[in-house]
Amino acid sequence: MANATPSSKSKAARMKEDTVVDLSAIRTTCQNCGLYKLCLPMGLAEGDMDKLDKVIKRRRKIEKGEHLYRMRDTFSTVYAIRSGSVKTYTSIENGSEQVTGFHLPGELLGLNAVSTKFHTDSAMALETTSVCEVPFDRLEDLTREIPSMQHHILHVMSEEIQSDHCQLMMIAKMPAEARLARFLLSLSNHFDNRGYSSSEFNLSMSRNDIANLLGLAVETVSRLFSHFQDQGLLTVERKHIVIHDMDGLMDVTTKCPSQPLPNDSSSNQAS
Amino acid sequence: MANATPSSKSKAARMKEDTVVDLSAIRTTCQNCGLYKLCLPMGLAEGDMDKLDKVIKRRRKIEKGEHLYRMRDTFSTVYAIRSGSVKTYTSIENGSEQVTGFHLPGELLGLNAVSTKFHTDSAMALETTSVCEVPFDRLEDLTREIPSMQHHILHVMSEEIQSDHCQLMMIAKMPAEARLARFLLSLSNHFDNRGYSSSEFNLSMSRNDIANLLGLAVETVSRLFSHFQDQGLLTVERKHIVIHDMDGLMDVTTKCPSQPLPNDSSSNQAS
DNA sequence: CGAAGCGTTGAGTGCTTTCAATAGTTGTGG
DNA sequence: CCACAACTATTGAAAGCACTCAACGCTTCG
Repeated sequence: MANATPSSKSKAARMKEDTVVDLSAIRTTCQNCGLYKLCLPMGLAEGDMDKLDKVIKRRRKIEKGEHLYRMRDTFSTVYAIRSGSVKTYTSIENGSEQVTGFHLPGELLGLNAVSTKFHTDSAMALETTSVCEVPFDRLEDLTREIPSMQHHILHVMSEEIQSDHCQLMMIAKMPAEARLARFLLSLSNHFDNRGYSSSEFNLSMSRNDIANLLGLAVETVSRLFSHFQDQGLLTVERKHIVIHDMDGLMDVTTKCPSQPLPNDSSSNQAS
Repeated sequence: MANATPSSKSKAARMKEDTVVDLSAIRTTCQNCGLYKLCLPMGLAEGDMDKLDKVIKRRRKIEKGEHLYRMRDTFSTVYAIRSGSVKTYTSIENGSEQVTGFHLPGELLGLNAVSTKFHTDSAMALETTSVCEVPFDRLEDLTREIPSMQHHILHVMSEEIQSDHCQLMMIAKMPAEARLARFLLSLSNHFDNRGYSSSEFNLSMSRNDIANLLGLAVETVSRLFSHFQDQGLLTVERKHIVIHDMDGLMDVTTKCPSQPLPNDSSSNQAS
């Protein structure tokens, strides 16, 4: 995903990733990382940032298809995505997999393994991806010195819970077209937040992965892309997406069959 | 759910809830609570337990249908279920709800709101339920004094994430009958852990809630119960469940259509 | 250039839902 | 205490959405 079309008139954030880093090549710090707002340090004081900087191993490069970690690996480090994109997925006894999310630059991965000693999901790069590695035991130490750091860890985890709940709702209640529309809008929104075009971008994940995430068959996803295109909502060519009618897509996401309507008090009673 | 059939030959755990508490009525402490292993204090030293005890407000009683908290309420306290059962659910813009889980004695509720200031889900009692209230700011203070407490909070949250992922997998990949079978076995297992019968219990939630959790229509759930009964797997009468063939139910949970079989290397490659 | 994998499209099937009607349960008020 | 209302649960029949099966074009890579 991260290979989004860099929209000609894009914002400053775009160049920080590579330009700034390469110029002041000596040492990259969190302060001059364009993603710092999305990543670990939220509201950290200067001194705290320095402490954090000393702990982080920067810029490990992961090739497409490689794993950051696999399920059941011992949990020792947390990963912050600098560029590229990653999918996380869990597999169950019978061998089938469930994609649990796609992750873009600025996101933190691996925290859900806290306290379990072992990773409970796997993380695979969808394209060449660079990450910062944060040894968790060191981070845990910092936690005691920097209260806001602990808060941030909790924040990341509770956000994942919310995101999962949203995903559950989507798969349980929404028809296929609404799921895909919502997925695309979600992506669009993420790119927007990172200073890329919200209406034109490349998908870094396969149709298979999308289908898996959304609880659909690959063929269904493929057909839906075609339908959306026929309706003039977007143009899709392989991985390249151009959204023409954002509002139209929004409408699709609300096409849920059984809407109890504002007529509340329906399922709100105990059994 | 907690009104499980108290299986005539049940274990000691059963009587602690009411008997012990009422006799040594002066003050209930975490130490003499039969659920302490499931609840907050994991591996706490004696002194730590005392600190915790001083923070907890015990035994608030919630009637069936009442809420412990609602979505968007300001988050201030965490709830530990002592007896009864609770459902948590989120609602989305359009008004439809998604049940995210049922919760039994010993479970901790509300933690997913940490860091957001507001609850992101609602919690409603499915029957008369008694809870311990833990003011979160006090708990947060304890966190600094008792390292294992912080660990436990993280543990509870990461368990919820895992549970959500499991739920996702289930709704996305499993046919209806497998979902209900899995749900029943999960309940059975929980009761077993709490010293109740694993093969005979009462459901405290409605068919509607079950259907909602599993992403099915109410009618489908009803039909499945009947089918299971016809197959001799269990007996169901209203809320009362007796499981006759635990292994048979297990088999049902593995009836997934597209099992990629041990023949791996399928979807494990990047796109 | 051929093999392998990804993506698209078509046809047919089936699982689950929706619609509809009935029975059982709970709660309230006369 | 019974009757009526409201809700929950069950069952049947029909319809539909998404899946499976299958074939083919396109892209990638050795």
